[in-house]
Amino acid sequence: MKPTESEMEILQVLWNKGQCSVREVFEALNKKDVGYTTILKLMQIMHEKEMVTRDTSSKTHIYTANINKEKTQNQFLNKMIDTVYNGSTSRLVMQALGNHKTSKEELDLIKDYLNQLETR
Amino acid sequence: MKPTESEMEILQVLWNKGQCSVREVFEALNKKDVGYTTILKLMQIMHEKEMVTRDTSSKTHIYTANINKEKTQNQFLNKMIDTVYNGSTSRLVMQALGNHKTSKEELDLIKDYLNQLETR
DNA sequence: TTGCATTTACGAATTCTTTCGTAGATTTGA
DNA sequence: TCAAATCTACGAAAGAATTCGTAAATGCAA
Repeated sequence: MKPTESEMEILQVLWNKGQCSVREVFEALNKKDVGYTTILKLMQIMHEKEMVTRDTSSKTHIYTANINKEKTQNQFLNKMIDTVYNGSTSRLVMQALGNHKTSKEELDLIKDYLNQLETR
Repeated sequence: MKPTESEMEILQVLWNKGQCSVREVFEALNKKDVGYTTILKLMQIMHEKEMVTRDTSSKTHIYTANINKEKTQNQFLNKMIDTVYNGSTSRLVMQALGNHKTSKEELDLIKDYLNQLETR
């Protein structure tokens, strides 16, 4: 159900690019120390788990993510808030904002979002 | 170096309570399906890794976290932003705010924090 | 004191994840 | 056509992480 770390990296690529062959994912990840067949195997396992679908009509299979991006991200986020931040969303948010150089534009975006939330 | 998920749960308890025997941690976690000796073993491993220190002067050993809470949380946060949110802090923040019932007080706290960041 | 409960130590089993070698199929282009 | 390149399938090894059984030590209470 919950993707592993490696699976997440692959999903990342699939979510971004939409459809990919194994080779495309392999190249996008660009991991030295990891061979092609490793990525292939992972993607086959993901297929068994129905995390991805694939088109096998041509020799080169084309994979597509089959789980929802936002839902999956949320799953990780919740787990993290729980096990790392003891359930405190605001602590996570503040640490995230504090420890990363976030641009003024991004900060404004977040502010707008906050206002929107409050008036709702 | 980087704690595993189980180790994180234990650290959580230690950070909150300060000092704990294995039994205290075991009870705080309150996991059905996981026996006492499992937690004990995990904490012994954490000791080997020097994630925790322990006082063995009495029969019941007393454990204390030996790694920095904020630093460790950040490590997880960064990893997450990277592998789950494709490097976008603001997307993580907005999703965190959107999908959890966060109180008005918390939201205000975050707003203040944002203002503070901008005028800095 | 003696035995019961609690605790630690430790090895080993189990499960999950990642890794890759190899074999066989398919495509391509010389 | 056939050889090289590319791809999939698959098993199995290696590595992490988790789990617990059992034995031995310790402390406590009757």
